[in-house]
This record gives sequence, C-alpha cells and structure tokens, in this order.
Amino acid sequence: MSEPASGGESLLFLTDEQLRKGIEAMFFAYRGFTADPDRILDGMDYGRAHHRAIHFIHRSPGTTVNNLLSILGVTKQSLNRVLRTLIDDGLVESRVGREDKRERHLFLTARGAELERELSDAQRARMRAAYRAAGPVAVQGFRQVLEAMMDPDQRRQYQTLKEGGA
Amino acid sequence: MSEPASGGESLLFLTDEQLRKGIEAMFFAYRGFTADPDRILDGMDYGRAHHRAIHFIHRSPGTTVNNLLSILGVTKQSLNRVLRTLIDDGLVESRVGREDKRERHLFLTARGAELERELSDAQRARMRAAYRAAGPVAVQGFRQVLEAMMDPDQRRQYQTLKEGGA
DNA sequence: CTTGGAAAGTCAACAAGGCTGACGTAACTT
DNA sequence: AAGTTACGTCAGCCTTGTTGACTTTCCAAG
Repeated sequence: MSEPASGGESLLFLTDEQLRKGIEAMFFAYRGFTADPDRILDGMDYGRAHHRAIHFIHRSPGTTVNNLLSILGVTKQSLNRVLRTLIDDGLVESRVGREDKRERHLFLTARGAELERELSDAQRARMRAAYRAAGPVAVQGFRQVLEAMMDPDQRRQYQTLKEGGA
Repeated sequence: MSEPASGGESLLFLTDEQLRKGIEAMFFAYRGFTADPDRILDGMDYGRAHHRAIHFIHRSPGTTVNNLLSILGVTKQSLNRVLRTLIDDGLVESRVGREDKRERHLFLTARGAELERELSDAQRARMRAAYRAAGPVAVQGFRQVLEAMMDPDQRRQYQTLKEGGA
C-alpha cells in the first residue's frame, strides 16, 4: 500500500496517528455530548435509555414500539422496561392502534414534553456553543464525517428522520 | 422548504431543528464508531470497557492506574475489574513503579498488542473511509466541532494525548 | 371458518459494567 | 510518628443490555 504521498491539492494520506486522534476526539466528545442530560437525569429514576426514548417519541409522535425499536437498535424487552416506567409515571402515553390493534402508538404527555424540553435544552445549548465556536464551515464538515461514519442502515434511519422533520 | 439562509459565512443563527440533526448525527455515528470493535469483542469475554483500557495503555505505555482512571472517567473499582481480567489473561502487564513503588505501570504484552491491533485496525478502517468520503476540509471541521463539544477537563486530556503522541 | 404463522407486547432471568462504601497495605511526605 | 497517596479488593446496588418463553392479535391460506 504505497500511497502517492500528495493527493493532488490535498492529502488524503491518513496516518494511523491522525486517525487515532479522530478516534479519541469521538470518545471524549461523546462524553461531553451526554454529560448534561445525564446530570439532569441523575437523581430522577431515569437514565440515558429513557432520554433516548423520550427524544425519539418527541421527534416522531405516534411512532410504534417496533419503529422505535429499530431506531434505537435495542431489543424490545430492553425498550419495554424503559417504556413501562415512562408510561407508569405518566410521561408517555401508549394508544392501541386504530387500524392494527397489536400496535401501540406512543406520545409524550404534557409532563413528558416538559422533561424532553429540559433535557434537549441542555443538550442543544452545548451543541449550539460548539457550533458557534467552530463556525459554519466546520459544522458542515462535522456533519459530513459523522454521516460517513454511520452504518448504511443507521444512515438511512438518520436521513429519514432528517427529512421527516423539516 | 423554509431554510433560513444558512449560507456559508453568514450569521450563526442556529435553529433547534439544525441542532437536533447534529444531536442525532452524533447518536447514530457513535453507534457506527463502536460497532466494529464491539463485533470483534463479542464472543471473547471482553467488552467495550476492555477495549478502552487497551487503547489507552497502547497509547501511553507505562501509564499508571491512576492516570488511566482519570482518562477513562470511571471509578477504580470499575477499572480494576476490567484490568484484573486483562492481567490474568496475559494481555496486560503491571509493573511496580521504580521510583514510586506504590504505582503500577501498565503495558500491553505481545498478545495484548495483537488484540489492540485487531481492534484498532477495524476502527481505523471505518474512520479512514469516513475521512476519505468527506474530504480534508470536512475532517478539519469535524475535529473542531468535537473539540468544542468536550468539557474543559476532557479537552485538556485530549490535547495532552494529542501532543504526547506526535 | 378455521388454522397456522407472524407481529406486538410482556414476564423472568441473567450479564456487563457503571456506582458507592469500607477496609487493608505498602510507600511516600511532612 | 502521623498523615496522605496509590492501589487492590470485597460486598452490594443500579441501569441497561441480552435470551427464552409466553399471550394476544392479526392476517392469509386452505
């Protein structure tokens, strides 16, 4: 594997060292990314799994359990436990499907929406600060690299969500 | 279709919608980021925690337990469980400090280095593909945003590592 | 209409990997 | 000599992932 050192105008020659820095950047940044919601959830009886469920129910109200399952990439048993506590605590409402009674459609209640806002306000604040600090060009690149890093299935999910919400 | 002129150099007006996309990009990308090593570890008796320990021991051979603790951000009990299995299995060597005999300096054994290579080859391959697909400008932005997203302490850790390895 | 399979959800049990608290030992520092 | 630091360990807890087994519901083929 001998790369022709200079790839035209720019280097697409990536050393292990450069890649390692990228890997570590992901590791440390993800910690920051989850830190604020984690802090809020800590003390309540909820964790990161609850946050994720709440996020995607907020994002796609009326989504089915199965749908949520494939987005979150966990087993239905795992999701169910989280969902049950959220339903019992009155943060999420589960409505039996009108067409297919096997399905449950999920919605945030007023209280659920309130918690969602609190969590995502914190997370957005950090994201906004990072975006501002790095600037619009960097943000563009950030999104491009992240997208390229996803598995094809994940990318499809992400893009569906991306469009659906506009 | 009502994109508020998010043109290149313009103002940094960030809608909740734009920020939400960034948040979801992080979520999905991180899954991809960990997918390959997770797949390799699955079936062995190790998990993501072992991978992290191995990564940073490889990266800073001779590092102390305390040092590793602060990088990984877990408790010593948690790290100890992981470290013990790695030492027992002969992937990591723990040497009593020469200057300060309280300290233990950690090194990968040949077998440890072998597993490290296998794991990081997989992870680097994905990172390399993503970098190539997105291009050098995007990579630059990617790193900038991630860095801005870290907590100050994490950023310090990251930058120390960044320099140390060059 | 019935029957069989697929899909949605639930219950139970287990594992990984976080956490806290308490305690011990050796070695360094004051 | 006393106090602090680095490390290891035991015990127990929590969250969140897993599999396996089960019910209910729906749908389609016979």
